[in-house]
Formats: sequence, structure tokens, C-alpha cells
Amino acid sequence: MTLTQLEAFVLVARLGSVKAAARSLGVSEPAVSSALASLRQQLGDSLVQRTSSGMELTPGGRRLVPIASQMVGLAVEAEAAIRQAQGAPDNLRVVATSDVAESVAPALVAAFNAKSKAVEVSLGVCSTEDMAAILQERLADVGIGPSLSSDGFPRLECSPLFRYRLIFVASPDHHLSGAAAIEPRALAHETWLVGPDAGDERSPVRSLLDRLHVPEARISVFPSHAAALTAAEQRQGIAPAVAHVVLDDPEPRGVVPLAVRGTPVELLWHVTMLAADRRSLASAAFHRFVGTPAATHAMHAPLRGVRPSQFRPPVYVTIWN
Amino acid sequence: MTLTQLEAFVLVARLGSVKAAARSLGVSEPAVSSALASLRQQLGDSLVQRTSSGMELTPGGRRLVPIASQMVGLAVEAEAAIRQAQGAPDNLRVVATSDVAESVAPALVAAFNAKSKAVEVSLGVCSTEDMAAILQERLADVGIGPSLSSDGFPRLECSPLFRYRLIFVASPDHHLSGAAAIEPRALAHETWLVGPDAGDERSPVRSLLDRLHVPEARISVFPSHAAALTAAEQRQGIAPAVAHVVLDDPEPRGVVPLAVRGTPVELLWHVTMLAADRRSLASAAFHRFVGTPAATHAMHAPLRGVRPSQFRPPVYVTIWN
DNA sequence: CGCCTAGATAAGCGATCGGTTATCGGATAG
DNA sequence: CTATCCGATAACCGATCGCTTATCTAGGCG
Repeated sequence: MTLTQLEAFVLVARLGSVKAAARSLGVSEPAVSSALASLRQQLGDSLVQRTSSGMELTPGGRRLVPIASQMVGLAVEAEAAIRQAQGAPDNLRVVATSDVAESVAPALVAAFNAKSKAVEVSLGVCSTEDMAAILQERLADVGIGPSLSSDGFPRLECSPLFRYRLIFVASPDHHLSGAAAIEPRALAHETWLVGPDAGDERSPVRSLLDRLHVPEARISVFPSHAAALTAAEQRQGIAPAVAHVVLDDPEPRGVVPLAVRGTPVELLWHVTMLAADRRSLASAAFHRFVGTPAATHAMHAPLRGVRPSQFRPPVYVTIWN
Repeated sequence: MTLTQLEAFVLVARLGSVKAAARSLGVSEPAVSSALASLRQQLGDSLVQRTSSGMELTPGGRRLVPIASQMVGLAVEAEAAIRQAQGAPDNLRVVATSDVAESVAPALVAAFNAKSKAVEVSLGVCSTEDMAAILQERLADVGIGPSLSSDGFPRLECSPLFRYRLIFVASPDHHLSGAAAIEPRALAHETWLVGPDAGDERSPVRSLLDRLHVPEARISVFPSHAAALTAAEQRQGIAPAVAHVVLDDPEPRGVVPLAVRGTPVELLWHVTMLAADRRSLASAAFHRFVGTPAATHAMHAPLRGVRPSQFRPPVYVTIWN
């Protein structure tokens, strides 16, 4: 029974699939499967069994989850405690959905870092779907993205962070540029140039594309939002974008907003972390920070110096440990 | 950071020496030392440092102890939880000092076993000194021996179990047999035939020998009390013994009690286990059991069928896991 | 019916673990 | 000063871990 095995098991139990757990851990599927096999053999219980709809816990597995989860949590706590005892900088791992990670997160993280020098902040990317489990399993300390409040993760606390506007942009040459009061359903057969969050089942962009019934063939997914925007400048296509990031850019992009009815879409990003009694000192400091005007200001500031290379290449994987 | 390493560290911290930890775990000294080295390297903290008087914790080490302790505790809890979920018999590991293990413990354990068929009980031996740490680290569930109440192990609960009389016996041929009102200090230069607990710093027999200033050369330590008694039948020497065990034996030993002033010595054995809120179901059942008349009766019953071979050969080591 | 998805299994590989015996080093006591 | 105790280290070894790629297999679905 190793901590690695326990962590794999907990993630399988929490996420309901070996595949998702493997993705969250950034390893291959058999790695997780065999970790599970070792546990099963050693404990003499199958722990989880596949059913038609995901993986179901056995009675033994159900008991193991909270214990194993706590053990893994204690392991990271141990490391943090010792680092702190030595006066070493505390560590804060922020995960965000890809849209956040490419818009407001860098500035927010930088501002926080400037203020609390004793904390080392790192920024990662994950899908909305995995975020709750990642936070609960302490693979990360803070999550930024859509609201996670109704997820059945009672130990997580989710609060509104930032109100933003989703707009659609295109090159000035685009045939819809300049058109007035465009009907949304007219966009169903346009070419869409989107960032990685189009792969995230629960991202606003994804649900929008789903609602419009845009066929797969008309969607081009880019490894970053910046790349999607660049493509929109050059190719005929529509890109969703966060309003203030595109419009207030000091070096304006070669795209213009489209006058689509119902836009800009008002949306909210939330910040999620463990409940107050079990979060780390650094997490608590971050939580306090995001309530300050300095944080709001940083997020509203135009995006500066963000290059796609700043973001982890494997966008949908969060790797630490 | 593996559980094995954490356990080694905790035991070193608790027992104050690598040697004692190695003994408790039943492994060699370098095994513990290298486990410690791995932890030190990985966490970047020396954790414990040797001083003139034992090992001293660093600030980081001090923080790690409770966390690591909890982790290993959870590991054994996990196994127990799953075993129980499968309806498998619960497991109760009893440790006792060697005097108890050879006198009342077998009957007590057997009686408990007969009553709760769903619990598998095993009996081990350890020194008084190590008992508290062994219980706290869940290497065993129940400890029987001298009182441990003043040991600075706040999570342990210690209650009186059994009042017994310590007497001295010798062969009827012995020159002191039949003598009246023997002065204790007259025994200082006799030959003593004692069981393994003479090696236990805190056993009553040891402190008695210390008080009499019996020279090392006059003490013969046997691998079991039974062996010491047998030797007393055949050789010229005095053996300490638990009164009712020797006197009520259905097949009387060839020894007689000596009329030493101050004897019989009234002593108490205690039972120690984790505090009520963190003990296992089986431990709780055992705790209830020792308060019943059946338990008292079992302990008072003459020792039946006890052979030295029933006791672990390496007397001062407790091995499970 | 065959395809597809997702988990299990096989085979293999390097790193680490966990243990041993033997030796070294440093403080303490006599 | 030397003997001794105790922890650290060296050298070594087998088992396991943790991971990979490739293949197998059981259900669900068109």
C-alpha cells in the first residue's frame, strides 16, 4: 500500500473512471489500472467495479476512500509543514481552466506574488470537470474557473471572483464584420476558431457551441486562445474571446467584435479551494487577496506579455508531485 | 516518502534512539537509519539529530511527528476497515511484558477469544519501555504490563487490570528453604534465576535486583520464566515468581516459597490502549471484557499447558506487519 | 452483426525500496 | 588514551514500484 496507489484509487473513486484519473495524474491508463490492481490484491477487495455507468465502489472501497484521501492529504501537509518550518517559501498551486489561465490568471497570480514574497505560486491548467477532484485531493490549492458549488464536494468552498464578458470576434475582412444584430443561429455554420477549453465539457464556449449545434467539422481547436485569435486575424472564422482582454490590448489585435444578438454574454469566474478549516496558510492568504481592490485591478488590466509558451503544452493535464 | 520510512521516523522520535526503533520494528539498525536518511534527503531536513542524550527533533521533525504518526495509523485503520467490511474476523494484537505473557495473558486471551469468536487475537511480547510507543503507533492494540500512566503519551489510556503477588522460590534443597524471616539484603549474594524481564529496565524484578545491588555475575537470565523455574528446581538459586501461578499449579513445581521479609510483594498489572475515541472495535470489546468476572476468573486460574515454546523466541521484539 | 469504448492484462524496463553485513566516525566514560 | 556505545555509511542484493507500449476482452450501440 503506497501513497501513489492510494492516490490513484481515490481519484478513480472520485472521478468515476480510470481514464479520468489517469488524465488528472498525467500518467497512462495502465499505470492507474495497475496501481489499482496492486491495492486490490493486497487488501483482498476489488474496491471499485466497473458497471455500465462508470465505476462503482464496493463496501470496502467506500470505507477506504475517506481514509486514503486523508492519508494523501497528510502527505502533502507534511511536506508543506517542513518547508515552512525551515522558513522556505510556501508553495501555492493554482489551477485554472484554460480560458482563465490565458486571460486574468497570470496578472492575478503575478500581483499576489508581488505582494506576498514568501509564497511561490505556480499556475496550471485543468478541465472544469476535474477541478473539484484535483482540489479535494490537494493536487492543487486553488482553482479558478466556472462555479463548482453544486458538485457534491462538501469540503470545497466556491466564491465568485470576476465578472467578465464573452464576445465573438473576427477579422475586419470577415463577411459578418460590420453587420448589425446578427442572429446567433446564423453562426451555426460559420467556421469557429477556439481555444483548448472547447474540449472542456462544461466550459461556457463548449456549451455555446453545443447550443448552436455547430458541426464538429466547422470547429478548429487551437492549443491556446492566443493562437485561435491569431488564426482569426488571418483566416475566415469566428473566435470567442474575453471582452476586456481583446478590446483593451495595448497592441490591438487585428480582430473586431461582432454584433451578435445576446452578446456580450455576462459570465462569472469563481475561485474554489478547500473549506476554511483545512486550507493551507498560503491558500488562505490568496483567498484574502482576491477580495482586495488590487486583485480586481490586476484582473481588469490589459493582458501584458502573455505568450502561448507560458502555458503548459499539455493543456488538459495537471502535473505536480 | 513511504509509509515504512515514516514509521521508522516516528519510532525513532518516540523512542529517542535508532536502536530502540530498530528493535521495535524487528529490523536491523541500518535499515532504520537508511529509512531516516531517505526521508531526510527528500524533505531536506535532518528531522532528528543526535545529541549527548538521545536523539533530538528539529523544528521540522517536531511538526512531522504527529502527521506521520497519523498517516501510519490511518494505514492500519484502512486495512482493518476493509477486512471488517468483508466480514472477516477482526484482529486484536495484544502485547504484554514477558512476566504477564507467561502467567495470566494466555488464559485471559483464550477466554476473550472463546467469547468473541469474530476476533482473532494474537499475543506478543515487548519491553515496558517500548510498550507505550508500540501502542501509540498501532503496532499493537492492547498492552498489558506495569502502569504507563505517567509517560507523556496523552492518547493512551491505562487502567488497573490485576493484583498479583511477587514471591521468591527455590528448591527445597536450597540452604534458605525453610528459613524464617529472611532479610532481603541477605539475598544480594545469592544466585538469581530470572526470566527475560530482568532485561527490562522498568520491570519489578529488575528494579528489585537493582535495589538489592545483586552483582551481574550472580544473575542468570533465562529465555522464559518457566525455564528459570525449572532451573531453580535443579540448581541452587532463587527465582522470582508470580504467587498464584506457582503455588496453585496442578502439577506442583519442585520449588517452595522463601519466607523473605516484605514478601509477598503486592503489585498491579495494568492494561493500556488508545483513548476510547480512537480505539478499534476489537480493542473496545477487549476493554469491556477485562472488566468482567470471567476475565478475573481466567487470570486467577492456574496456568495450564503453558510451554516455553508458546512464546516468541526473540523475546524483546514485537513483530507484526 | 460488427464496431467502439474503456478497463484489464502482458511484457519489459529503470529506479527505488527495504533489507542485509561490514565498516567508519564521534562522543563519553573510565 | 583507549575502550565502548551508537549512529551513519558503504556495498550489495532481491523485490517491488511506477511507468511505458501493445494487446486482450467485455459491454453498449449503431
